[in-house]
Amino acid sequence: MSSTEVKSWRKVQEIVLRKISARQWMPGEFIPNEADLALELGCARTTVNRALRAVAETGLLDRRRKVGTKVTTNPVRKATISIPIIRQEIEDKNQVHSYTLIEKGKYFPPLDVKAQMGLKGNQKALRIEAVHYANNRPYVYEDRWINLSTVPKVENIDFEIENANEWLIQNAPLSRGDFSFYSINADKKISKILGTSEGNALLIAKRMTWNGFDAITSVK
Amino acid sequence: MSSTEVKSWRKVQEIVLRKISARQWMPGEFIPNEADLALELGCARTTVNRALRAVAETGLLDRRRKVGTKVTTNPVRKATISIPIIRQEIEDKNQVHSYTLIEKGKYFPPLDVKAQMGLKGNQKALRIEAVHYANNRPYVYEDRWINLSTVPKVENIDFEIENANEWLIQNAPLSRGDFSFYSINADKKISKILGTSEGNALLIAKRMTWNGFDAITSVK
DNA sequence: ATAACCTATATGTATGCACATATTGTGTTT
DNA sequence: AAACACAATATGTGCATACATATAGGTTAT
Repeated sequence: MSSTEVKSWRKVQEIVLRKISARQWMPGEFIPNEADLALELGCARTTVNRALRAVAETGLLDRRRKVGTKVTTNPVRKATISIPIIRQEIEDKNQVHSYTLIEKGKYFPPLDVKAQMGLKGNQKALRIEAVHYANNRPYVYEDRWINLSTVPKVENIDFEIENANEWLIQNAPLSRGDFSFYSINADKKISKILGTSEGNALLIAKRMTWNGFDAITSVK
Repeated sequence: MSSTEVKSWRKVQEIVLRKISARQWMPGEFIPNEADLALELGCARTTVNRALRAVAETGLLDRRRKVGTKVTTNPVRKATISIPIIRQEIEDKNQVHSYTLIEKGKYFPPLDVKAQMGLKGNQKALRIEAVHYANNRPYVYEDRWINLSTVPKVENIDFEIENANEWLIQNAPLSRGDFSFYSINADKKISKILGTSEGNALLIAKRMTWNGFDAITSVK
């Protein structure tokens, strides 16, 4: 039918997205298989595969071998958020970053943290408390737990000088076992978006997973 | 060198990740090009390409044509979060969901929302205010703005019956122009994680982008 | 009936090849 | 010296083909 020309997989992806949003393919419904689609669009199955995989990654399609590909009924909206290095975040605003270590030691973490890390009852974790300053004003309070078994080298680092946030990102980007809480002051923009008055404390819980995060930002 | 056997791109990805985390490839450093890597690992360039693309997606590698592939200096940690349908979320807890519309009408949205949607000064947007109940207890207060130009059909929907959150997810999964605020009561688990007392109001700002979201969750 | 086995099918992956595209660097022209 | 043209290079993409793998559904043996 559609005698098309340019067949980059992005084009195919676009077509697929259009069909979904136009409800030509209804939620819950199976879409034609790769081979048929390839035939219909006049391209290789590989190309269709690439496109469908990409769409499936966004959560709009559900693919299973032998079964087929169907439009997700309850598209779970996925978002990728990025968590910057704090120093960088501050310096990006042309402010001076400084850092003070408050506390560093091995303790039994609270239950939720322990569960997150998969620690047993008798295992301690490294706790780091510190404050980041922007232009000498407190900007972020950092309350961090680090799993010693996955990042053993961390014990010997002098966190008076180096900052844990940064060190971990640079030295253990793939490890699991870093769990931290941040409390910062809401800046003008955020407090406006959140509808609260400026200067209120902001609390961020950061939960590390394999090579990613979940993040919850909260205002008290 | 490495005379390996199974060469699924996942295997290659694993090798790459190991080299990065072992700092065999330092941050900022260029890694060998695809062709060389393929030779070294004894697989096709296509396979290496697949693996490198996957790693680059996580933000650990930076790739540019003709230039090459290098290890990111400041790995921006990315996280994908998913925003469930509220009704589903409630029913997953075996509670009864109900929904009440408080207000629906066309208004000029506040500046930040307007900016988000790319609306001009004289354009109105559809505003919906509603409350979701779990077992007849208020669970979520929803304050939503919908861009009429991108989701025109939305004007005719009877939101007394249908719930906006759900309708949008099912009917306009790809459109941009949905911006909403939620305020809910923190449940036991969340309030514990956040270190606040249970029952405090939770405010969630949800910002829609092209086919995804950013989400900020906040406790007042 | 129940369990064990088999087969057909749709997606997943690997490979070699060719060409597209972006970008750096070099060389040539003015 | 500045502007412009071109070649070299690393990644991006498309395709045909072959085989791998998961799994629904049917078949056979107990």
